[in-house]
Amino acid sequence: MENGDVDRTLTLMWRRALGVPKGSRGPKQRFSVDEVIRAGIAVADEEGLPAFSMRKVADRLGLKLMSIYTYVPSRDELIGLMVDEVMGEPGLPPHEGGWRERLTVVARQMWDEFHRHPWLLQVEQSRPWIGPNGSDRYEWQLAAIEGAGFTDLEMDQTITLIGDFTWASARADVAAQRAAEQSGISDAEWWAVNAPVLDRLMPPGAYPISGRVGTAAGEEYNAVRDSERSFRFGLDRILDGLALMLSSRN
Amino acid sequence: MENGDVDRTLTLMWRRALGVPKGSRGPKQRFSVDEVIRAGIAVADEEGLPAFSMRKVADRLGLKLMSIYTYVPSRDELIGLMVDEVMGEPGLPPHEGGWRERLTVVARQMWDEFHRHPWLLQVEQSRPWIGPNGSDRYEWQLAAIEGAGFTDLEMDQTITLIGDFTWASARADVAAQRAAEQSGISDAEWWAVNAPVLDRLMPPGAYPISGRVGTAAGEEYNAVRDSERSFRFGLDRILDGLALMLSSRN
DNA sequence: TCCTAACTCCGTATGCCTCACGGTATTTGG
DNA sequence: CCAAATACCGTGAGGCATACGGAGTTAGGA
Repeated sequence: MENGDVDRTLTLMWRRALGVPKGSRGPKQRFSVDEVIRAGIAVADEEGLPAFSMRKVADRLGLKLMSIYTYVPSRDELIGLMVDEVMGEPGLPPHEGGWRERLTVVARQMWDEFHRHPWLLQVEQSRPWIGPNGSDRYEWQLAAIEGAGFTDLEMDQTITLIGDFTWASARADVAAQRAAEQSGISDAEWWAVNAPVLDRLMPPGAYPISGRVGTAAGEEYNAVRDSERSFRFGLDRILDGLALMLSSRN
Repeated sequence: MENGDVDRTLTLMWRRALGVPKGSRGPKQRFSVDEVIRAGIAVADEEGLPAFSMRKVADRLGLKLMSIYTYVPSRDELIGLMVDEVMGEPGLPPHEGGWRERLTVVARQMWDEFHRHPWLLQVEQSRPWIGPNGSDRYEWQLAAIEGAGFTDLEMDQTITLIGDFTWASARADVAAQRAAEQSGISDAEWWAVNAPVLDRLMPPGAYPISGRVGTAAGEEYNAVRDSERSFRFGLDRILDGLALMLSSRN
């Protein structure tokens, strides 16, 4: 990753703020960078990130494979641009109510986004690109708890906490959904295949608590896992914990 | 994924509980499944999961590529076996102290494990394999909070919460480390390259809170991010929230 | 007016990857 | 002692990112 590459990709990220791309010599491009990014998002939405390939993006636009590289330096950079693009989709509604309510909105926005674009959970950025939509969102997230009594450091830690937790919950939920869809096997069918094998393999009586808890969860959820409910449970505990910290301070 | 495949892989998972593999006719295998799994773990430890390939596992053992497939049905199954294998490494120390202390141990065990084997964070299992070490650990994790006053359902939700949060925190930490190592660029150098470009691109004054909070965090951490500290902050909030739930019940 | 630099698009090639298939050598149960 | 079962491996199909160079196109400057 060279210095010039950083420059090139960041310039691409912030292209809206930069206006016209200055007159250049050769033929005009048939598409815009935005169209390439949107095509990429469409491919990733439909097939997930492992199946996301430059060829499929090209096919979708009617270009040949290598032409994509005149729009975007590499696969990783395109994915970075896609990430910042979808972060701009939901908009940033004005904050209302108390910090608790606001943090719930912050978390819910991420939760929804991960479900709208599940491939976001598969992105591995070694060093995150700093794009306009991501920056705007971080500012908005911090504004949600501005003045609530957190120190500056705690504000960052709190947003990190909410974000990390939401990430992990959504990941579990999406993984479960994906498993059911793409294998064409429901949770119940999966257990029907696995249970007899496990009955044979597991030492009897080795898992008393797991058995009891698993049964309780299964009955309550009507499924192996109810991620939506686990998400609310966790979020409520976290908000309680934050409230306790703030109240112990006065 | 056929029925027989499930059987075959689960039989591999629980091979220790199954004893001798019954006499068979052809030539003996030069290695054991355990050796293949350990070779796989070594490759993944050294190079990460994206660079993990069947060829490298074979090379490490002095086998040719296709021979690996006589030990293990596919790449995905091998990774599943590797995951269960590393879950057996740390052992399950007897529980001591109160539930709070115990949950801290549970979280810390996962945190350490993710740092010992960072590729665990890159594993994508559509449907998790149920292996002996994973099952033992889940039982042990539940035992940590048995009798603390949680309902059965809450016990599952609590372990899920701790696990999800730890996963996400470790992921952020490991990603940051990896970025620094593999690019050979420190956080400071990265900012030195990015800052001037961003200064040029970002609308001035657009990010007042981010700027203030970022500066505070940077000074306090002496880095862009101190994940270890964010982890402790989040864990403390979560434990506080759980305590509040339990105490409000009496 | 017209030349040429710069640019787009793309064909080809390299070097990875997983895994199906079939061949050959080896071992052991009958 | 033979035949079935198995290990190991060569080959090849089909996928991937991307480096490189060539052909055609456009606009700025002489």
